Amino acid sequence: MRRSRAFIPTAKEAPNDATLPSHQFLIRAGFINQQGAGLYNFMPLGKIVLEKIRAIVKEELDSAGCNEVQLSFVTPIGLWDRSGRAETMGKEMLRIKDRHENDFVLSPTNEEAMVELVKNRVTSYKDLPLNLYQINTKFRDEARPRYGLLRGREFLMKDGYSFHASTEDMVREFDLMEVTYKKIFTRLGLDFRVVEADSGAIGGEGSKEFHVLADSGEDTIVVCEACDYGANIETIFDNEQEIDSLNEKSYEELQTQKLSEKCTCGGELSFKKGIEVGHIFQLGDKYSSALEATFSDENGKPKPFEMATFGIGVSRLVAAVIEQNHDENGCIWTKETAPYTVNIMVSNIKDEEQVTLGEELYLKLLGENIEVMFDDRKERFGFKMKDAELIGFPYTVIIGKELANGHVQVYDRKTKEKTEVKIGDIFEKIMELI
RNA sequence: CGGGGUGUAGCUCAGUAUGGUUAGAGUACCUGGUUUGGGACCAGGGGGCCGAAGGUUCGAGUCCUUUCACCCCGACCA
Repeated sequence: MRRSRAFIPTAKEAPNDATLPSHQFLIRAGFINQQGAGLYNFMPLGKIVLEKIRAIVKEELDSAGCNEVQLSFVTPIGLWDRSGRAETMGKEMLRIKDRHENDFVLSPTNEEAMVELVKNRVTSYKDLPLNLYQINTKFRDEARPRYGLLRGREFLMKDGYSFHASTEDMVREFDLMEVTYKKIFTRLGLDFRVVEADSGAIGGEGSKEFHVLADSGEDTIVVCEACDYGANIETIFDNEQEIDSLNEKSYEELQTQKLSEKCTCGGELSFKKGIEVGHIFQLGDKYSSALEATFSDENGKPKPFEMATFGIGVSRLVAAVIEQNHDENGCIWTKETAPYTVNIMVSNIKDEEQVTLGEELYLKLLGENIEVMFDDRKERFGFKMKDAELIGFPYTVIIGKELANGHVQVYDRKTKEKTEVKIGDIFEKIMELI
């Protein structure tokens, strides 16, 4: 993409209602803009990142044997009446009427719809297990949306549901999804922890949350410094006052506090703040029983499906990556999430030699299918550098005054280091870096 | 849902206590010139129903009423 043709409205100042780094930078760098409370538009850069994360989630799930589907976003209220959630979910479900005055709901989650989809279509134990998922818009009319993409009302979420003939098989799938989720978050370049969680109101036995470690996280978790053990504080303290007081503490305050107990592995336990980006549940037959979704077992007897459910906050991940990877100048995208891997910057657009080399390199990288931005705007060096740092391209090739000595520079966004590279070696250097 | 706050140019904000020429600044944008390695400089220019509706008044951004939107703290919540 040529920068001169791109729609990337960057700004020096963030709107005053953005408080967190991810929120401020994503708006300032032109990734998203706010449409209303908890509602966001994705502009070209934001859309690219969102699609990249979505693609990684899909790839890993598909290779773990899951089936992607897409359920309707608008669902009839009757579906929710049958499970009782029309009542229990209350105002969080946004209700609408069609022209015939019939009631509908903008789906906040899809247990009911997925059970209905499978019911009477999967009728034998021989067809099990089955794991279905979708990556689709959700709407939850939160009492207080906040922090940009971290807690929106409308958001993109991957929700998966598995169906099994036995609890053992459901637990096997649950464990497989834990492994798969770890692969996904590792590929995204995130520092995360899997923590044991309370299953809460949704019911069922096992429940694990995946937290991206970030100072601004809303959740407080306990992690082992030696092994990969982690737990939500709700599972290790029973005293509610203690839990509340821990949740109120800031990241700095928590750092000074140590746990007296040690991990089973012998390592020190400490507190961290986390952003929940994934959650897996062992559901059991709660929904299949309620909706009378059964299969025939080996003896020909009807049994409700054993189920598990798996969620990933896809749009929340866009913000979580930045919450964990940024500095005072802007975004620092990880390798797999960067909207463009390489940014070619021509320092002085009036210098024909610089422009020619820039064009040449740009076309060559395009030919190699490298995601490359070519900053061909008529702006000064400082302006374009600040812009590149704000957006957060992992690498910027600076074609500028060093050209006289036969060099260009490669600027590494993360380390902030500039490396001199001979013109003849630049292509190989880029291929080596990415 | 309880408490607090804010709506004036694309963005950040003055102006509102005490009503009074044609509503301001910075930034962004357009034109011309100078500049060209860290968000440049000079000159000129465009951009506003002062969130909306109603009221008081000779006169309302400013006072009154209603309403809408957004933000923050809390409760709630994946």
